[in-house]
Amino acid sequence: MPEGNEVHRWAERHAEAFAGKKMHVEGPNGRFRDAAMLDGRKLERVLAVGKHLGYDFGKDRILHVHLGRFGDWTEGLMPLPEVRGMLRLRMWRVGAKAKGPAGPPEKIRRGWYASGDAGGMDAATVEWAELRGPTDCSVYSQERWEALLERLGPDPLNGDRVDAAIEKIAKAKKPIGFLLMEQEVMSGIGNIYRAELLFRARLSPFAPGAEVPAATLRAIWKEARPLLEAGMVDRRIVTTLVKHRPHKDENPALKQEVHYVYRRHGKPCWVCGTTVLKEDMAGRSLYWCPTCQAE
DNA sequence: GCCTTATGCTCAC
DNA sequence: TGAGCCTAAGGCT
Repeated sequence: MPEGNEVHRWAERHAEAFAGKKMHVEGPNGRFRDAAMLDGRKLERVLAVGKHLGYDFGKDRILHVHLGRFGDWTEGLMPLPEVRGMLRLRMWRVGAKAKGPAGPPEKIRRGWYASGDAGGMDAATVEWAELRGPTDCSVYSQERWEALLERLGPDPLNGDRVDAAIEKIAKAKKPIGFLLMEQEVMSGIGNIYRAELLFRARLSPFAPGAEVPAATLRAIWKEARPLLEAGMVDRRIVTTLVKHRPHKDENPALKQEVHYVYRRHGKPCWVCGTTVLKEDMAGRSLYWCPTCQAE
């Protein structure tokens, strides 16, 4: 489900919980056959770039995880819960002991934490993590991991420079709404951030890359990092300014006001009142305001 | 229960 | 460009 912000958040949490520790690694449904290569080894560090995670278990043993649209982690304290559904991988600290009875597995929500509601668990105390639904979960060699880095464009969350992305966009005839989703151009941006960054820049998604001024791209880049980080905090992506939320005083948590255009087709733009539109672009739903983002 | 939908990506044609 | 893959939740009936 995630865009880059979620991926980086998992990397930070799992580094805090597991880096420097010996880990048990298991593929309980037989769908991660390389688990034995990692089991009992020390997890050196957790890497994140774009939407990719790398759990470095020592040279040439980097567990590559790509969550895709459906993948997600769950975390908790020992004991391990029963295996539920098509669990792909689980790992836990070697030597971690159960401190109480097993919690009811039915209460463990995917993508969340087994103990404490609403993500209240301190990452440093986490003892196990479960992975389900990933697009990829396989062991990479160092060389393969580096080839991945080579392929990916700059990542706003890694403090990269935007220049390489600007160069590629300047040469492209394809629309900017397409290019922002290309991981080779910029890594970590997904469908929500594509829509919201373009809206905030008042830029038409249909503008060919070559026609977008470099200054506009730099402005988008500058906004991307804080916006991605804001979505990292509480597992909700919030991209609207408070002054643009008409019902903020009645109900500040109103879910529908967290985005300007994403999934708001058929509804009035918060800024100008024009009906937000939706259209397929490169197989994904694109949302935009035809007035604020006129061509 | 069934259908749709979802923050992604790869491969074959 | 379209099919395929991965999983679960929510809105229907």
